[in-house]
Amino acid sequence: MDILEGLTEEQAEAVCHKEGPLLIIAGAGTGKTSVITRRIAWLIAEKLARPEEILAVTFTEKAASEMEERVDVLVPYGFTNCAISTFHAFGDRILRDNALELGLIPDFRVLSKPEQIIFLRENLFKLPLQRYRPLGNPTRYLQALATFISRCKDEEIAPDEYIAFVQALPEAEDEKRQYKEKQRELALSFKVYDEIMKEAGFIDYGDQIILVLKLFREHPDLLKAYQERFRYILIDEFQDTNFSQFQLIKLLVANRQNLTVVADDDQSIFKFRGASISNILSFQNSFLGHKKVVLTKNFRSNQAILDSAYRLIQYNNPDRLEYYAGVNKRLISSSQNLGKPPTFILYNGVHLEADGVANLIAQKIAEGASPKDFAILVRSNSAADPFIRSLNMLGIPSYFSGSSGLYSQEDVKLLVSFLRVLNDPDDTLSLYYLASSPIYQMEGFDLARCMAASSHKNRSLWWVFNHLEEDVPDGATIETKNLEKKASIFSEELLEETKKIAERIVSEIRGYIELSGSKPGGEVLYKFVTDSGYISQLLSTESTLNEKRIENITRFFEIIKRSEPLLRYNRIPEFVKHLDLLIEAGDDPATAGIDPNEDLVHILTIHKAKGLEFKIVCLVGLVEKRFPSVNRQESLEIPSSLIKDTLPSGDFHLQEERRLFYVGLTRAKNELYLTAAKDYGGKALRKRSRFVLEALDIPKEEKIKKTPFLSQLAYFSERPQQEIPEEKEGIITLSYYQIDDYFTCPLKYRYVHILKGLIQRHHTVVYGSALHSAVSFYFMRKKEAMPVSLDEVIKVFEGSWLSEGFISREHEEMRMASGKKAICRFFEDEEKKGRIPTYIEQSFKVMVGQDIKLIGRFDRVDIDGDEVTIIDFKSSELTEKDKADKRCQENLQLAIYAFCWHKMHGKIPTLQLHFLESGLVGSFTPTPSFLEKTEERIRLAADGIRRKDFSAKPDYNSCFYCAYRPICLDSE
DNA sequence: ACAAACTCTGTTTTT
DNA sequence: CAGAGTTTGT
Repeated sequence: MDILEGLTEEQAEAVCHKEGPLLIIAGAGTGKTSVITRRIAWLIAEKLARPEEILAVTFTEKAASEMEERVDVLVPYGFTNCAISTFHAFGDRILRDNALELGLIPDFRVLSKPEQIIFLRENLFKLPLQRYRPLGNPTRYLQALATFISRCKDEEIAPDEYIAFVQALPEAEDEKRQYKEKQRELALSFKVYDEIMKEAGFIDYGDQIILVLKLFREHPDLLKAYQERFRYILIDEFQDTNFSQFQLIKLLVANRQNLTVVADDDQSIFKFRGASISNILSFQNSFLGHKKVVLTKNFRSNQAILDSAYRLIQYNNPDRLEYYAGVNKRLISSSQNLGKPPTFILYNGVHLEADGVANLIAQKIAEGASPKDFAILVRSNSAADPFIRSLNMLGIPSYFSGSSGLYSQEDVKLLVSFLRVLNDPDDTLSLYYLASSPIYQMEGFDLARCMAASSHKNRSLWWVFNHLEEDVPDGATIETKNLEKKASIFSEELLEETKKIAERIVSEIRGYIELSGSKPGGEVLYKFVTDSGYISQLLSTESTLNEKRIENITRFFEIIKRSEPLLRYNRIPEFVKHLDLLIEAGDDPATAGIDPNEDLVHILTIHKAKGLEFKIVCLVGLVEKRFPSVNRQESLEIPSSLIKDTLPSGDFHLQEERRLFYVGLTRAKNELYLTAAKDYGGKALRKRSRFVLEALDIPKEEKIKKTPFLSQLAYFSERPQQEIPEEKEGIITLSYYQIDDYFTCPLKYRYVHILKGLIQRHHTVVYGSALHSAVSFYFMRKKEAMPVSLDEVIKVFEGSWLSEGFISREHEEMRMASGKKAICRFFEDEEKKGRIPTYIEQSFKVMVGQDIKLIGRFDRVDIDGDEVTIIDFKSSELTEKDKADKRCQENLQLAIYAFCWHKMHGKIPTLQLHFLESGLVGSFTPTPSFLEKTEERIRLAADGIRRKDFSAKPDYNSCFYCAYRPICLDSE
């Protein structure tokens, strides 16, 4: 029988298993897909089941369609109608067929994760949140919340179950009480989320599984029908199933127990999305008397590679199936010779590593290999960059499969710019992009002059395009006169061509705006790309590159199409807003993929490489802290007592990293190179990964000593020292804010100065300054010994309130209310204390050396005999006392104030931060050396500003909170 | 030898 | 900002 042709004994045994549960333990490269597909074909051929009675589930659509293709060639008519699908697609099918039973509308919409986050954001104030919706940054936990909900669904924890868990928590004090409060908040919000999702006709990915479970549990008759229908069920990559998915399968196979699962516990690398290794364990217990087949003949790698991999993975004992189920999983290569053992190469720096790998590949290509034989595997997407560059330098074609980047493709950026311009023609950046694009091709020099004119005139580029020639009719200002003499805007006449293009842009944009009033965004955009000849131009020259560009454009149109049903009015402004939210929620779809036959070096993450194989594999960046990476906890964790899985023992993170390394090693067929570098640009030198030592059986060596020489060298080679311009004479005047901005990022300092007023005020600023004025009003009155009432203080607070930057009306109202509460508390406290401040809002000027003038204002100073206390008021939310002290110590502003006070009066003051929300006070008394350090920092900032050194200092955190992030080219 | 203080760094991905 | 890891100080 040709179904069994070429199979090993074990494989054939697995394929020809008849009734009852079957566990196939299939190591890497042992032909598991082949086994599963042939088993399907065999079941059909043997007439044990009709095709439609077989259900095969996988995780990804890609795996499902591959499996289907492979089954198709094995069955008589060249296609089957067995159900081969992903878990989610299977669940979705059942839900649509039985929507009414569950009280769902039949055409419910499945929200993707970014859409889910947008939904949460829109309904943020309907959720009973508190701690997880800090008013200073209400959306802070959205992402975490979405992950949390999805994880609950992976573990089949229902909202009511969660609530019951919370209620059973003991009433306690302090920390434990807070814990209970937090858990209550999460549990209730989870419930409300489910309710409003249902109301809106939405479900999420988790629902596609757990709602089916619910359906089956509540309607045994329905379950029975499905049990009857699917006589044989097969699961691929069983180690990747989560708890809920396995529950679903268990329900379906209950009677006949004709379940086949294919698993390799050593390749379980998706714990973070809920994959539960304990499912394999639980399989043994739920299906007693199951048959077990272990596939160990490896058709991919040479024995030397397999031995290394095996040596490595055994460090995960005893938490391995081989260990506790007593099977032998040692892989034996089908090829006879041992082959080339893996090679480890250590370089001095990242660039040397990347060049080294690229050279190696170049050399092998020169010897006859082709690019597609190679793969460079990385632990994280961000590690790929130097390798892409190095290959590029040598002219070796390569492809990096990061699963993202659609929005940063030139073509997509152009379309987005177009939409933005229609939404707001005064959006200068977008209009600039559009004008310089291949569609309008405005000449670069002229366009630069138009931009300059726009910034000189403080008008948008749109305005400039509209006023290149014509007179401004009314209001004959000086500006208008200048316009009449064109030469005063443009020192030299613009090209005729430029004027024509500007005219064309203006009239076309006007036309499209007109159109967009009555047509959905997608249609307008479609008209734009077709009418402008953009698409036809791409089509006219045939190249794979152009094809990819068109595919990217198509993908963008798909996003539009997908979004349309979620929009109320489906017009451009709404879509642009939705798009911004999507991007903010982390939506970053993949760009057009590649045809696997293309002759390119593949660069990809190990996660992505799972299931693939390459002749020559380079595993790069193998140093501690990168691989294994450092563990990061989920920000909202599900209490372990709610999790029904058995949790593994041992250092689970390390084990998972090791499995990942194992997957990486076993991708190689003939040759395997492991590389690392000592210097990755950070301050410290790196140790090579412990996994390298484990895999290659190298004993742990002595500590790598720090050789500062090496890192200095790298520093100079990468960042050539800037020429320092001559220092300017004269005195520089600085305020605390300037120094602070300069320290967070010199470029930010510059933006603040150039673009003042352009950025919308952040709501925390509105809040902070309103509170501030109320507080200083109160103290002013006190100082003047005038009576003051709570009402008056609150009036001041309301009076200085601005409605700017809030997420929603509810948000603003809640913030206002919390502010009033803070003021009441403040008022009561101060009335009780009755202290009269010595100074309020006292400004000062201090010279630092000969050339720096520091200016500022103390919020409040109390002088009591010899004791001086400088106080600053903060509106940030803070609940712990020690944190308050720490904040106070780290606060640059107060440090500068202390320095200034010392300069002026020769005394060192005590510093205090008063947190108005909680009433907490943090305090700190600086030491003389602390003040010296502060002086140094002031000088440093002043020097930089003087030198006009505004080089960006991109940083994970400061960029995240920076208001200029959307426009900053250097942002992280 | 141990604790406190300081320094460094920043993930993976599917439905 | 948080957590781990490293260095410094007692």
